[in-house]
Amino acid sequence: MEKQDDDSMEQKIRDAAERLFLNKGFALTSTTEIAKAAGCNQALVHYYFRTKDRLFEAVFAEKVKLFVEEILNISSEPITFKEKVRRKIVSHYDLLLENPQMPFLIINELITNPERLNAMKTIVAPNIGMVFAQFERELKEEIRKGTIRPMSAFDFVVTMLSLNIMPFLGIPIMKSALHLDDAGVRDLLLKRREENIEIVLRNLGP
Amino acid sequence: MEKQDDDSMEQKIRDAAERLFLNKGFALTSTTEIAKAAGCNQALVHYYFRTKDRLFEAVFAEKVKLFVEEILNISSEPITFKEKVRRKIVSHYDLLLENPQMPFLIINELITNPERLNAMKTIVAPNIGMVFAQFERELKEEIRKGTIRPMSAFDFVVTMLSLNIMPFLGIPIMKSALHLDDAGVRDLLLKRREENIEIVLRNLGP
DNA sequence: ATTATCTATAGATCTATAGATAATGC
DNA sequence: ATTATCTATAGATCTATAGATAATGC
Repeated sequence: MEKQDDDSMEQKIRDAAERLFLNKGFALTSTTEIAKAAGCNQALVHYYFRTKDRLFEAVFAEKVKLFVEEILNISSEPITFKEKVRRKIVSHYDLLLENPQMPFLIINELITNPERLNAMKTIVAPNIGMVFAQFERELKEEIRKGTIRPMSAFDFVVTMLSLNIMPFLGIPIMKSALHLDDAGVRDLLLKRREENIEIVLRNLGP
Repeated sequence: MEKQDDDSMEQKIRDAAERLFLNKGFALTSTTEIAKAAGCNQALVHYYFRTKDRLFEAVFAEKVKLFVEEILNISSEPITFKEKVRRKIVSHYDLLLENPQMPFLIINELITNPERLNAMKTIVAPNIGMVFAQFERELKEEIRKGTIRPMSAFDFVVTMLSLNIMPFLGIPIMKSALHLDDAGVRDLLLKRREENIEIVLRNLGP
């Protein structure tokens, strides 16, 4: 997670900021609190990152990049379209399992400060349009062959993302409603991954 | 939306609070801002609601109730199981169309202050367990009859909620990525409702 | 010399309350 | 008399910066 186990104070501030931003969002996290968690005084946070805004961006640009690139990275191996889909669901879901609070953070920021993430998006994934167009061609070809039912590439992506992301947003509800601990949540989430594959493939099927 | 077009200052404060909380969440909305939007001074907000917390609860208890009751209200008309499912998707989705920012607000609060909504839940829907158990029996009977594939009631509900809720969380992204105005967004959301019905029914089918 | 770290503080909020005054209902 | 509304302010943040001191690299 950290850059090569760097134990400099700058890195400690980054790590503390990442953890706190993920847990409470940008607005509810103060630089005072970050400093305390990192083990320094509050002025030092500003010494390294100037403003709370820049700190946020420094911490999250790479994390957002991770997600965008994962989604855009489409395998070119000689496997069937459905197998590609299955692998994509799994790899996206597994990235979420490693960063279960990212959906919350991104949604939170999208609403309270859309410009920030929009700016990130264009820097982080300038080729998003091309990748999508390529996927769209592939999907159309499958539809033409009759191996999958007619549907738009947009709808397909929305379906997959909805099913994969939503369970992570629901973690607090599941915990409370089903009286689960962290291990129980993980169990449930892992089972849900298989369910998502089943649903998406059934949805494709002609 | 308001209680019978009440134009009292108390109601104006409620309305302003609702709008602001929905747009920016609890943490980023100040009572000063609410007062300004309602057209009074900030002390009056506290005169009527004592604390910002109580104001939030006063405004949202009923709105959360609306959603919980919609979900729990299962038709007992003599129609097929699949028709019931279709209607449930539509009525839930339509409630979301009328309150498109609710998913954001609920998720935001669940993470930053889970106790609040948990407390609301038990007040607002004490019979949630019974309703779920009833639905579970109905689903099992259909599976036994072979009209739908084996799946847990929990997975079924997660699927439906994921597909219905996520598009509303994605509104800011869709707006920016597809350069849509409000009417365009509404169009897309309405089309998506039909897609959700298709997906959920395909997922049921044996 | 330069970089890292600290103390102290200005200036801007924000919530909640006290206490004064205006409006309303008997 | 009671209720609604206002002004003013205490007290608690919080961000950002200035300026002092300690640690480090030539």
